[in-house]
Amino acid sequence: MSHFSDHLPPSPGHLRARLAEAGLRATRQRLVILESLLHLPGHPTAEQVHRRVVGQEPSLSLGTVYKALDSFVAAGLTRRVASTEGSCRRYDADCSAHHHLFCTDTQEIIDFHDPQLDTLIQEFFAVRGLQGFQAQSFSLHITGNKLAGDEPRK
Amino acid sequence: MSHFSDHLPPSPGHLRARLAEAGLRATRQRLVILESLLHLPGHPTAEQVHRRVVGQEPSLSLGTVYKALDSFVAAGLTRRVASTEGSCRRYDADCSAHHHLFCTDTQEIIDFHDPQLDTLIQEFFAVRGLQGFQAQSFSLHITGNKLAGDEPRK
DNA sequence: ATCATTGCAAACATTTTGCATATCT
DNA sequence: AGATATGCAAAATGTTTGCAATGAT
Repeated sequence: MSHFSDHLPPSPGHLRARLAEAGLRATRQRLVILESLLHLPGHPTAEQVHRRVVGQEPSLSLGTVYKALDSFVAAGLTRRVASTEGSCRRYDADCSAHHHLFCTDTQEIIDFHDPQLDTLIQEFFAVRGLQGFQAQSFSLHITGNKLAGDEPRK
Repeated sequence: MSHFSDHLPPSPGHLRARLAEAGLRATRQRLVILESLLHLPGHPTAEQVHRRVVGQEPSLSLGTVYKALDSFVAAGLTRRVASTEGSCRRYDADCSAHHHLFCTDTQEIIDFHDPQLDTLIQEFFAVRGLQGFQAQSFSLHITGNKLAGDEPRK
């Protein structure tokens, strides 16, 4: 068993339900956008989502992708990923607690799940506390590089 | 004693030395830019650096700020800060190991130093290891909000 | 003297906006 | 029907580029 995240299996018509739960209207466009977000590897930009999505909905505009992603983030369906590039936004459909590996060679950002690490950090701050700050969530950014031959599974 | 970083005291002519150590030419512009970066609170954007810098060097162009900051980052004098905004880059003159507090209310990114936490994380990975990844540095991103009245010192 | 850096302006890239039209509930 | 989302095109924002002139070593 790996700590690295596997891609979610193809979601069927459950997409509608996920949108409804989040209080969002299930438009044709949002369904396709959400589906793409779940299937795209890594942490796609709006552009990348758009490129995938026009295959199914050729008239779907980039502007709509931006608006849809914004509404997903506002509704908590999707997260924005912190990156050091800063010249484009990246999105992550995985809203569960997880950490990130930044590869300095390939610029990849790899998701990394580790409940044991989560617990360690939470316990540390439960004891220590942060003066003047109420912590909600933690995400560890690990910078380094992938080792040849022994790849972390995507 | 606080774990939150204080601003560095005004650097004298040591700026030249810092540039020289980094292998960078000490131009008038770079001296002013580096000085501004050290004095500006938080994690300024190129724009913000430029606004401060034109006070002392009115002809200093925004393009030059970008180029200077890039060269600082390449030389290890400065870091880019990971942020979730993604529509502009933020820089940090503090290259020592530290963590970040993200305030969801004010959007501030507050530096947070804690050697004990550094050790905890390092020990955790020394034992656990990351398959296929060679970690170089760790930075914990803590999302939450500042508590009224009891501010973390800037 | 040599080579890197600057300033400027134009190009590029990314994100946002406004509004008429279409679509969801 | 009523409210919200879409598509399009224009504008706003942020970053990069090319090149002649300047300045550092």
